[in-house]
Amino acid sequence: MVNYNVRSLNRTFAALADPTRRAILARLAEGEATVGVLADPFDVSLPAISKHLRVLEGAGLITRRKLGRVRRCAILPGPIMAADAWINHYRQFWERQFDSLESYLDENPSPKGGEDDESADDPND
Amino acid sequence: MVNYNVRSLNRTFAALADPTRRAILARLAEGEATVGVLADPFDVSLPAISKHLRVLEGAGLITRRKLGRVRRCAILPGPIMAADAWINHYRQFWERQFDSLESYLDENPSPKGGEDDESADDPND
DNA sequence: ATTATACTTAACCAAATGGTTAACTATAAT
DNA sequence: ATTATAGTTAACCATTTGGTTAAGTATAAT
Repeated sequence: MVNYNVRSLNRTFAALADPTRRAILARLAEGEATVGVLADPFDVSLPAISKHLRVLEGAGLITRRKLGRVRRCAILPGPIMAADAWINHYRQFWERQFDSLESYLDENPSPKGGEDDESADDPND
Repeated sequence: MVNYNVRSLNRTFAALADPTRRAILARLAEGEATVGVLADPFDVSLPAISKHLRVLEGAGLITRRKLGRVRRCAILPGPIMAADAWINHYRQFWERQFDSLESYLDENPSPKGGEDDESADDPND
């Protein structure tokens, strides 16, 4: 599990847990934008957006700079890359798991049909 | 941004935002474990761990099955892989950014030293 | 100088979160 | 049958979160 900055990951994942904030990041991936532009698609007040931006900024996911009376926001790479690195550990874990299942199945070919475990990975919600 | 299940991502990122829960996942990546074993490293009450496990289970990150008087917990792939897929979008975005910066720098070799922008990516915290 | 624009800050609220202790349930051991 | 083990559920608490409206600040336009 190497080194990971715990508090930074806390803030990053917490910031990503809100769909409005994820949508703001998605918008910013298409280019810098002012607060007003970012707020426009959402049906919440400007102060609410301002708070979301503060959370994103607190996690280091974005920066805000004042230009005249406008605030221009831009997405930043650091925290998302750190979150990616953390998750990547588990993706590799699961890839190894799937690989060993596969090689097991290769070496132990199914004798008949109808094994047992019918827990069909319920994709609820 | 394709299709992503919003509510599932909400729950997954929220679950991953807590360091105790991330540590529990890390432990479970080393193999299944009972609630007691999972709780042992932490300095919080058993009910607190029970709640964390409920959150992880609610996000689909783990399962609990009762075996005798013991509950055996196991990590599950789905939600982490979904979170990885979401984040991967941004990793690719940043890779493209870095690539275009690199090719820009290749095509516009630095005329002298000392450009201007000295915003050395403050790695606070 | 006045007014409009683009926000932020303050004060408040309800709901969710992470923790606690105490009480309960189900299984295993004696 | 009694007691210990493994955990959950219930009730409570303080803090945080995501939202609101109202008021404030700084810049731009008239």
